[in-house]
Amino acid sequence: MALFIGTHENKIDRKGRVSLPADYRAELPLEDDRTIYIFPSLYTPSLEACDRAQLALHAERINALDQFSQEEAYFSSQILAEARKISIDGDGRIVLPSEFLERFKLGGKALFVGGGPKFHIWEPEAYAAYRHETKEALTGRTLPSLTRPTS
Amino acid sequence: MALFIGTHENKIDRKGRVSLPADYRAELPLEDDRTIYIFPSLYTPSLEACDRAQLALHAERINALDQFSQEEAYFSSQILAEARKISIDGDGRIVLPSEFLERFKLGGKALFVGGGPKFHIWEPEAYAAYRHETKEALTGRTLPSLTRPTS
DNA sequence: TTTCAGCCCATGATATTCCATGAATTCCCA
DNA sequence: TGGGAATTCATGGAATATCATGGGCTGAAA
Repeated sequence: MALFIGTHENKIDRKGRVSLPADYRAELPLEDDRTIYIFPSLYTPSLEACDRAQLALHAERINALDQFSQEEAYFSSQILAEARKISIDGDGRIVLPSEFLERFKLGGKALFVGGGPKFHIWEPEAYAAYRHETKEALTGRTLPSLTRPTS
Repeated sequence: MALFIGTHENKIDRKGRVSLPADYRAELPLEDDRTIYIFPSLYTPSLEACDRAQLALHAERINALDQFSQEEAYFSSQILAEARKISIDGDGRIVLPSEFLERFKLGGKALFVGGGPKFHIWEPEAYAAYRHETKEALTGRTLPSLTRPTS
């Protein structure tokens, strides 16, 4: 399984290209033939990205919900319908769809933020604020599920 | 599973390189291809390090939380986003990222402190103080035995 | 025509690899 | 068991490779 970690701030050039961090590229499965999938994150103002297997997992989970339910329709339209297949060029760069650039105010720089099997793409300042917020929320807390075996 | 024990104080050279103690290297699985993962400890002013399997376990547990929940996002941003993949060079050294050096006031020396499946990297004096503190706090207390889940 | 995606190449900065050295430890054999 | 030989280990500096980034060229789509 891919394991995206760490953060990388890369420049978006005037053609809209950004280098996908080398670490991340190295995590992508070879059989994906240099493609990733991107969709707007549901709970943060950022883009979420993952490989094909992970997106398939999302699709599976959505399908496991009651067919024709409100919930199923919601997740389907918010994730699957919004997702885009993005190809990686020979130099390891991707082009972010303009609709996403505008929506998340992405301009000069893009911040790649690792999150295990997925990663997020943030406008750098927006992430700085968010990071601070989460740090406050976590201070002094322990999370049982982090220390206790899950099985 | 890797079992890191004991302490080692090694020198950080001007390029930020430190020898990973030989016994720690010996504990690392071969298939990891000479890499470890480092992130700021949540509960002490030090760095935490582990092998890929251990980090993947963290990622898994974070992902076992409700998808897209606040909690999942918090831990993801404080652990996975802060983590760095560190490669071990042919001479058994790692390079500590400058952001970590500054954050933990690491300069001349780094103290490696074994902690079972993980180890910590401390500024030596900071650890001396911490060690004293924990000794006081633990006086008279006992360690409960592990309660194994009946599965 | 104009726009844009895909491809190639160039470049400087940074990170990684390679080689050398001395100290400490372990090994080995008389 | 003692002492020298061989090996491991941490450390330093130099050489090399990788990476992010910029630009140009070409053909296909609009």
